[in-house]
Amino acid sequence: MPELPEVEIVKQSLEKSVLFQTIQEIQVRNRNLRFKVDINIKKKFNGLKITKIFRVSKYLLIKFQNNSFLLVHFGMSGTLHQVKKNIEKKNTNLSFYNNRDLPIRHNHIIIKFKKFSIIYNDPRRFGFFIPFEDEVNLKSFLKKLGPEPLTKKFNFVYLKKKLENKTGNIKNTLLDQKIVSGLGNIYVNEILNICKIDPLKTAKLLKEKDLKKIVKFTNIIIKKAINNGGSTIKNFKNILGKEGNFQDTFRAYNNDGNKCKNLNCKGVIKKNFISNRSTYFCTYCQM
DNA sequence: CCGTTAACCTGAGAGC
DNA sequence: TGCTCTCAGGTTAACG
Repeated sequence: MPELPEVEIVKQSLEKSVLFQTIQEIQVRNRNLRFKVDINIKKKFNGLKITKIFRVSKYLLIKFQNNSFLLVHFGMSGTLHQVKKNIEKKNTNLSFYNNRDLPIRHNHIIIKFKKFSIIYNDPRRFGFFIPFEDEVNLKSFLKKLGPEPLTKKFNFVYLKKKLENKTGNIKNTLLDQKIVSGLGNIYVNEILNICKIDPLKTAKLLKEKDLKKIVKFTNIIIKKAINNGGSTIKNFKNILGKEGNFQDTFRAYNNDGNKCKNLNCKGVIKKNFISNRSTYFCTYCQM
């Protein structure tokens, strides 16, 4: 599911409800996520107050009063839901698709607070929870990530240096979290379309003006996506069930057959596959 | 070192 | 109605 903007929206909504709250209990109903959930997760965080909620690229991080951390990744279909106390066993009416009842069997982790609970639901189980004893261990886990959009480190000079030997195509390169962290398939498609760059173009062959455009429009699109509550394709929602709106302004993703939205471009958006990921591009201005 | 591919999962929708 | 097939906001081990 979520790329940087969606995780940011979850972070913002979670912060409003659980910052400075104390965890009463964590229930793990199914440990078999992308990585097996640490069986001690309950002991580690019981009775601890949350002192900070933040995000690093696509990771959500919860910090506790003893300076330990809980890292959450949502994979493709993970969501958090705030529910009233003691209704964890009922369907939460926030489903994977549409608004049918969400199958209770995908409620894998339940974090209980005094007045409500937060449920982690993930039908495909590509997400994961990892506890960290301290900041050193957490930073070690995150150190492989490249800079995020909207930070000073993500700039033209950095990108030029990073791409100068990249023989792969620009689309896969931008999806590589070691180069830039936080982008996923939707936003890379959107960025390359507005920059008028062929997704299959070899990364190191891009002109300087193209790299400058990538930096500029990556920041613009990510900022706009956050301001629009993220993108809801199938099941993304914040913890209160609110969907995003950015999908309404997609220019490439899911737009095959539609006219290219670039100014004065007469082209049409086509769909193909690059490394098994759907890729949307204009056959006129992106070639 | 590099880039590509397959694998991990479930569910919705299309086609027959 | 029901079966089979494809595809989905991600990551990464294994391979050439």
